[in-house]
Amino acid sequence: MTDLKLKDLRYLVAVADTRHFGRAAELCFVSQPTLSTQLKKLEEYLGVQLIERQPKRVALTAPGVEIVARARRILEATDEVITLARSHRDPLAGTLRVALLPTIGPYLLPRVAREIKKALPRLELRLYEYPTAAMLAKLRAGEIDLGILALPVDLDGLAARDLYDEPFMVAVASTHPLAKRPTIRIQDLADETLLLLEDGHCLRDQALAVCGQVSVHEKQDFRATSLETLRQMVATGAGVTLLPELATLGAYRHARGVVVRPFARPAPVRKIGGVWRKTTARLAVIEAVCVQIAAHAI
Amino acid sequence: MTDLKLKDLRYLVAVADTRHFGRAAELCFVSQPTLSTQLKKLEEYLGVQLIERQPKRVALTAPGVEIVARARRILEATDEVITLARSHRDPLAGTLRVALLPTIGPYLLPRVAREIKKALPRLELRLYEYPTAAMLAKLRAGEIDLGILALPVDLDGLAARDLYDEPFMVAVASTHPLAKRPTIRIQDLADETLLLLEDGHCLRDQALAVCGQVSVHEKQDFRATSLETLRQMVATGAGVTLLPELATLGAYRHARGVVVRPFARPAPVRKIGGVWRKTTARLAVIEAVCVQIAAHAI
DNA sequence: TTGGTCCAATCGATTAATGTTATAATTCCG
DNA sequence: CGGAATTATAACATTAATCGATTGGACCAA
Repeated sequence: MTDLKLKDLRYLVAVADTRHFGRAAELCFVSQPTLSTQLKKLEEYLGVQLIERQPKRVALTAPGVEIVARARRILEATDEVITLARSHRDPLAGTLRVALLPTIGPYLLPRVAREIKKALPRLELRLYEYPTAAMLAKLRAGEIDLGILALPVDLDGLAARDLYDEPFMVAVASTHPLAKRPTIRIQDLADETLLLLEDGHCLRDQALAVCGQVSVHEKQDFRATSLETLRQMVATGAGVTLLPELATLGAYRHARGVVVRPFARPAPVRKIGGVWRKTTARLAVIEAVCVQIAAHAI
Repeated sequence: MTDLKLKDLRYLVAVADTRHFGRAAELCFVSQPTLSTQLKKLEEYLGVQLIERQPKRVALTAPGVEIVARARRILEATDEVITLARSHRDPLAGTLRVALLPTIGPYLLPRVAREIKKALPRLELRLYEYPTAAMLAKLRAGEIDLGILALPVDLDGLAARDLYDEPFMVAVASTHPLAKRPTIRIQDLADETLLLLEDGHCLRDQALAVCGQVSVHEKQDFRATSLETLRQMVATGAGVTLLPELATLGAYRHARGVVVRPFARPAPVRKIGGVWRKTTARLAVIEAVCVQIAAHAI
């Protein structure tokens, strides 16, 4: 063998995945002898043993592990070349994998899905929901192409743009004294019991930050898993909470027993933005989707 | 053609570099027809025209430009697989490309070169000197493997470790009143004329930061290009300056007409560290070199 | 120990691809 | 219009990947 071949890297990765030459060969649509000889040539070319061949137990050597990791990255990059080429034939077609925060997805999508479909008819969206940390990990791993979340976050190999500012609203039980007020100031929340989402939801931290100056008490032994359970809890009179504005509009405007009030100006907001890999092959579609979201979210 | 081949990407990159099929073929050690037909197959496979073939003017198309950029990254990654494999045969052998700040290199190297040679006899160091910004760019571009500079810097795809803390020293003319003092406090520098390096040297910013609290005057219309010109200027009585400690030790201890004094404790320091690509194939050697530097710098 | 099973390595033949040289086609320039 | 320069095409040669069949080695159960 005179030099590296992508196909050989594929063979190697398949063996790493299956730990079995026969099944790896199947994955690659070649015969087992082909895969065996090619991998042997690869090892010979690199001058290192990559695979420990104990009968009944195929394992990677230490160099093998590192080289497989790089091989995966190389193969991903070549896939990206292909999608990039395809996207140049029709930049706004194909599949785009978009993840949204759980506190954004159900409320934003009804407002923008139709508009995106209209503006980008040949685009197929594949939608996911993850909290911030998982979303950034999946972005970096190349499992999704675009993340919609609250900025700022620790970019690192990622690029971002602002989409819209989302004001926070106060949700209180309709029997609560604050329900009579047309607008609410942050200091009105002093000594109220605050209901919050469980750890990992960035809305939790944002709400705590907004109320940071005044002495609110977080409801002990309660952490909601979604905005909807949070809303139910407010209705029972267990406390008050902050909701992002989009979660209080449209179909979510009227909830039995809950009253939603805006903050007095300047209302606290969170910055919602889009994040993608700097090296993405889909920059044109990503931009187009961001434009639609920014235009129709609020 | 059934799928992407690394060789084809090499052909494409060669054409991008030379803008000439014949010379590109030469670079790749193949005949011109081979390169032509393979590139045509590549375009067919990708479904996009990559190269505009006007007889006297070979140019890349827009998709071509983007795909060439990715192809370069892929080829670099494959080179790294090869060096990684090689480095597994003897992790501490081969060539390591190391860059140092101009305010570090000439002073650090005499202290550690011999030790590194002793600890890592099969390693060949290739040394460079760049200011911070250029060094980070060359690191990211894969042109060097390790950078020695002042932390913190904006890592992004890079990893770092501290090596040593380098105290700043005050250099004054031997006729200067401060020359009589055994140690100098920062506030002693009030109303002194400060000589500094030109823009782009991080030592310039560090010195300004150290003197930030007191009212020093930077010498107008003068920006030194190296520590040695700076030292000469101090000797002429034009002003005072800050030197990193290593630039005042060993062969640099005695300079005619200049007196070097330490700061009173706590002395201001700069943190010197090593920086490398997270994905480097040479982590073992890099660590070993860093250990030597950390052990023998101060 | 022995026969059976599983699995990777090896062998010889075949096919696919990459490569070469020679030559044609195109454009630019004087 | 002729010549130089440059890429494309054609016909053929060479190289390398792949396949099916088979071998050899380890493990296991009787």
